[in-house]
Amino acid sequence: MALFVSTFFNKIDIKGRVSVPASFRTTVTMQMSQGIFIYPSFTANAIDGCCGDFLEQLVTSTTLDFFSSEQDDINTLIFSSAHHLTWDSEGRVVLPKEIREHANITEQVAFVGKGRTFQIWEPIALKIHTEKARNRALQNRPKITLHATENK
Amino acid sequence: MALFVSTFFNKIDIKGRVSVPASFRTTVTMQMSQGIFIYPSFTANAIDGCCGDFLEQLVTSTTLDFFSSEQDDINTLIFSSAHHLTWDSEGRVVLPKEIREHANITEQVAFVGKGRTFQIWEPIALKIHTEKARNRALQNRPKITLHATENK
DNA sequence: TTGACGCCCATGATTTCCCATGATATCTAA
DNA sequence: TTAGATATCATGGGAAATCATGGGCGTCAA
Repeated sequence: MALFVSTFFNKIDIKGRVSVPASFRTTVTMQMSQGIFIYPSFTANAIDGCCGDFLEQLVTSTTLDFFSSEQDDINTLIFSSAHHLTWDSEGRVVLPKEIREHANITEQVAFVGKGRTFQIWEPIALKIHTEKARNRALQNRPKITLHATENK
Repeated sequence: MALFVSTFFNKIDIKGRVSVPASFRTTVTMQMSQGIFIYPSFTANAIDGCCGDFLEQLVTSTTLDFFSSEQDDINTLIFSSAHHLTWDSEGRVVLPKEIREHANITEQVAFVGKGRTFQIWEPIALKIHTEKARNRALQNRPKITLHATENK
């Protein structure tokens, strides 16, 4: 298993620590990655998370493209606001303050598997987001059905 | 590959010393690099910083012809104005005067992770720069979305 | 002799490490 | 199959280490 799947709800303690779901830790370890990288999502009040190799794709694809401002803007925004988190012997990480504020996270978080990456949400915000996604999906039902067929 | 991530604000003391963020020192050490190299950014009033191996890649890079004017420009602009800094036992470096002046740095600096490299900014200038970069990125949102999809 | 620099020690705040606990899940043996 | 044993997990809290910062002292060169 090298994919992030399922959704887990964990509690943040007074020190700001939260357990990374055991299955996510397994996924990360299998990728030979040391800890996780997280950064604010561009498109939602949520946190995007991934392994080191995922971020390395960004830099290796633009190694000497040093002067191109467009890609540079994106990389700068991601890397400057990213955090590298490693867990303690109990599998917990500390979510930095800026990160928590971006996602309005206070005492509970949802870890949401998204395949190669995952997200961290404030539980109620996730619920609302999921409802909206469901409604959009229902409205676009014909397209989705077609799309799913294509992938089989 | 070790990456420079996050943004750290540190203070410059009376002697001109400033702590290199511990996580940056770890990144440098993992690259087996001795200290850091810094040089004025071409594109902004900021300082670019990197490890030794990154500079070596610039000179040995096959993407630029050794005799080309571009290569010569890089040599002139980067190497002539670069400084090699090593930290003391507490992890501090002294920023040379020319460097500080280029970035209008006085008493506080921001270390900004950019992946394989990092930058050093005067905090207010960084804030302004980040705002602009964010607006540019939002205008290019379709491209960003595409990019994210490609990597997933 | 004065200032720049390297080296050393001190300190408060933060972060990490380590041990403990209860709940749940998994294994094992009759 | 079931009951007891064992392992794993999420969570709590105190001790120890780390970090950023301040400052002293000797060396060296202008």
